[in-house]
Amino acid sequence: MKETQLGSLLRPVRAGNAFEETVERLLQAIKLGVVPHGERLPSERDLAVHLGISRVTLREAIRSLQEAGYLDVRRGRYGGAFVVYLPPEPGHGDLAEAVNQMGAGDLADALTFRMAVECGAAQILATVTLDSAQRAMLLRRLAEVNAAAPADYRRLDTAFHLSIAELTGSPLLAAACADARLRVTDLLNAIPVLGPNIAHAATQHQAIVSAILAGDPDGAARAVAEHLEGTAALLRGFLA
Amino acid sequence: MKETQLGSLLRPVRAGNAFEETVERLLQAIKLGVVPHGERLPSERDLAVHLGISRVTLREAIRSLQEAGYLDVRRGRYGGAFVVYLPPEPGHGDLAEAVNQMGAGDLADALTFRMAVECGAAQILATVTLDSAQRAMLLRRLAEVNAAAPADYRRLDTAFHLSIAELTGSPLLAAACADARLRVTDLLNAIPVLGPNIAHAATQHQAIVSAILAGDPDGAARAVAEHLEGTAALLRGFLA
DNA sequence: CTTCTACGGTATGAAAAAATACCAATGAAG
DNA sequence: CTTCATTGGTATTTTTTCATACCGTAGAAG
Repeated sequence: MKETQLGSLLRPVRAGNAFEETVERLLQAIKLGVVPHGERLPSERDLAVHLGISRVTLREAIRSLQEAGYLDVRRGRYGGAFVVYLPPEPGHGDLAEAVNQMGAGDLADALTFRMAVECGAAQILATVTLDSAQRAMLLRRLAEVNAAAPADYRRLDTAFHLSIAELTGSPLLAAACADARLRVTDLLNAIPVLGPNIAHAATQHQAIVSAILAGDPDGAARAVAEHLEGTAALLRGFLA
Repeated sequence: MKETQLGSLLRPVRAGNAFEETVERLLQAIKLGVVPHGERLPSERDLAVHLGISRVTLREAIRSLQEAGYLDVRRGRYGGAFVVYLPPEPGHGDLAEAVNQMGAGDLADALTFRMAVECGAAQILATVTLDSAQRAMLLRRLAEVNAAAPADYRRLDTAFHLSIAELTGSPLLAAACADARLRVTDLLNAIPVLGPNIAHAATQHQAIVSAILAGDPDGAARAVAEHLEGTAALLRGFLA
């Protein structure tokens, strides 16, 4: 077997230290709106268990996010770590900085990865027969993103995309899609949300859902590919 | 956003301790034949850097694999950790034990995940124009697996599948496919490699390559889906 | 106003992991 | 045979992470 494949298997077992990874994870959960402004994070004890780290390490991460102004930590019963973060005005993030931070090669990698896992997820979801609750969930998420206020658009768009992966019932796949999304969050936040783009995206979202509900794997994968290619092209356009 | 999505983002940042993860990773590299019988692992110093761990931790992992009989460690210049592992006779592994070790739910998760990422990789590879070297690589891997001796079949099959992901140029995607494969290795090693199955697989491998080279994303994804569904069905059959 | 209790805050010791430096062996090259 | 570079082997110290126990606070419930 070639050395190239050795790299895929003998890659790092550890992305970084526990503290830094935890900060990054929590920050992304905040920026993605998984825990919206004003809401509370799970308690330190619960969160430490979910993240698989000690409470001490988690507290260090929370403290740094508090000092950075992302969290308001209150003690006592009914206290906790409350999110203080309003999504940036679309288009006002620093795109160049975000790209420089990750590198052009990493960007291509992230976009390719996202394309693969999201297409795969949609394709799979189209092959299984969904029960009524699952269909309702998918349609609700679609309706929410279509009715979203500009400030909530990214958050609900994220929720829609993640729902597709989660409905497959595969935690591994859901995690992969979440990871893929995280890698392009800063970039997406930095580009404007324009009316025509939203309308276009709405059409594509509808096409994705239709193909999934119709049990058309090829169509679902193609619809997701077209949709993601659109945002990828938008990103590349703003860079050139 | 729903709590279900919270789980995808606030999942563990650490899969386990560094030692155990390293043992697992090295063991899979050996079982997959990435480093074949008689070959040498990279030096401890190099390997520690690649795996992102300290040499101390790596040595503990190597030591346990040595004690388990997978490695022959020799010191001095031109020494190193040499692989001592001959692939098991197909069909003689303990399938029930392998399944019990991971659980039925985990198995379904792993199969779904693999389906998604490999379909996605093939789909993407079919959309890019490959240069002659890349086409040659793909065809060579196809020829190798078709000409494989039974003892080498799994190894070359793995190499073929991983090549598709690697040719996309996305390390993230390659890592995801490698990870997906790792999760079903023990299971695949436990089922027999029968003549009809090999012939069938060869046809499907050919179809995958043809679709990729023809620039047919839908066809490539469909071909991979059919192929993987075959092995998945085989696995389920042996379980029932 | 008192109580109860779920939360964050703090302290301490153990264990895991890392960083660094140095020792020992091997075998090809000269 | 001698040299010497490359490899595994060992020891030491520091940093990170974890486990555990306990303290302080706030706010709803009575």
